[in-house]
Amino acid sequence: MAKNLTTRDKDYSRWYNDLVVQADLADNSGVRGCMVIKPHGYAIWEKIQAELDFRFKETGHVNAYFPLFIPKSYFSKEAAHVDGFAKECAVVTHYRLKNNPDGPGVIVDEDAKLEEELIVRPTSETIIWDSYRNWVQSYRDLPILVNQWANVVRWEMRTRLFLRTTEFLWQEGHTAHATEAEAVAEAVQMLHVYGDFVEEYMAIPVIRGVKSDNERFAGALETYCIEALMQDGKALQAGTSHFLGQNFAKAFDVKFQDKDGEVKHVWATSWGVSTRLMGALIMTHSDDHGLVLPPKLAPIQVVIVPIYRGEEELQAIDEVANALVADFKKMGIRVKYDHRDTYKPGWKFNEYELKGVPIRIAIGPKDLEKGTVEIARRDTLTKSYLPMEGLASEVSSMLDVIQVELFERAKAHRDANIHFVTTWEEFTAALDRGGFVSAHWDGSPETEDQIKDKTKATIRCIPLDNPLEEGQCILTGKPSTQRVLFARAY
RNA sequence: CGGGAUGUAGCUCAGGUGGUAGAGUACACGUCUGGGGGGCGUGUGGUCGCACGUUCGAAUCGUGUCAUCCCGACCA
Repeated sequence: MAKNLTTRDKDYSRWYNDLVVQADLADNSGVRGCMVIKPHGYAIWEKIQAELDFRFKETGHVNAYFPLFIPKSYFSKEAAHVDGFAKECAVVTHYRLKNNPDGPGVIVDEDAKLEEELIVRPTSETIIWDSYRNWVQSYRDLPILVNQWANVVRWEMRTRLFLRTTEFLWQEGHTAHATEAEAVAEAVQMLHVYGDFVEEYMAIPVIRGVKSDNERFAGALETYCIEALMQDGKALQAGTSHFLGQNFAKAFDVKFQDKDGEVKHVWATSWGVSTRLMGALIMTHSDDHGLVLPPKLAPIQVVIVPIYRGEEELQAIDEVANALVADFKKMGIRVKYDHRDTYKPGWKFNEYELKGVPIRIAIGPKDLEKGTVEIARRDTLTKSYLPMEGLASEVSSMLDVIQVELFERAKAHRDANIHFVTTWEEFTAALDRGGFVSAHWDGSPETEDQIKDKTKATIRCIPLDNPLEEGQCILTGKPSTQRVLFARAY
């Protein structure tokens, strides 16, 4: 077991923090609530970015970039949007510092006050829609299918590495369409792009659904989401896709002349995932030994560690290992041969376990004699011996197996933790056990609020294709037509 | 913004009743090592958050201040 990693049993949230820091993913910085994403963490984020970016482009989107700063006046144009974000915005009020005349250091130059304050974007709808007004005149200019990779700032009271940080990295897609149907289809399409990516690539099973009124994005008519279940039984929203109706088009006066000659407001969507996905990744697969990475996401998929004493042994192993590395690379396997003499084998084993490398291969003198290697799976912590002959294809298929099994394991855990309840007692008991709780709800925001007050649980989503079923609201006993998923969430 | 706590070595922390700085770990060097974070030895490293006060003398006592953390409030 890793030296200083708190076990999950003992304190799950401390385990999470320890893991993020010790696996060298990220660190707290000198700025409250802001993190330094370290090379290993950033490499994983880059894998996420690369695959998502590919999938966005496959579905016809292009990238662009909009300013970090948003004039305060833009922000107030869409009322619901203001309500949603006003309380967590960083505001730029001055543009200059000067030497402190009364002592050391620098102070804000009060003469350099901005006429209009600038908001550091918490999300970019307003600045983007202000631009779109100038991009669109005719139905021929539509649709606009733009994505941006950016950082945003939300001044949260309580932060946690990756899960909720003051500044975070994300992508935000903002699209404009001629018709309502097309915009809704876009929002749904992107929900599935997210869902497919997270399941296929990150091996995290998700439930796709829509948000209730209370949980809907500020300014949206419908919020689609993917919800994942973490090991400790808490839910995590892993991605959202919003159908924004014409709210932003009206607020920013984005109109076009349609085929029929009429001037109409455009229909909008926005959708995003963030570095929070890193948190989902950690809390879905990892264990008391450290990070567990799905092979498709692992910057290093296979590490080879030599075991030797003396130069001659190392040289003999080098020869074999370098040949294996060449084989692996030919098959597209991301491999690292770690023959640093400055660290010992046992230290390296622990290090790569902590960092989540899916497969570790050890080669020592005994292996050279027998023509074998020791091969260890990070996910199951099992070891076996394989002949060097044909190793690359064995490793390649083992990586595939690991990818599949990680997903299956997570899905089994998720499915085993969806509880169907009919009474309030069952409901609260199920929430305390953790997991999703499927229960009837009368459909009113007030009831949802009351349930939240009493239990800290919220409606995570109403699953897509949710079967209709007669029932009674878990709290009020009023008639209900379907079950919805409740959970305590991150 | 309420309630509680903490600031001492890169990190985690110890330093009753005042007397000039310690441990573990990390790091550096040497050595024995090497199939799961190895042993032994030597060493580097600190304006004790900051300011003022009490005192011959303050990490220690007092006042103020700043910062951070926890609980709550808050959080799409």
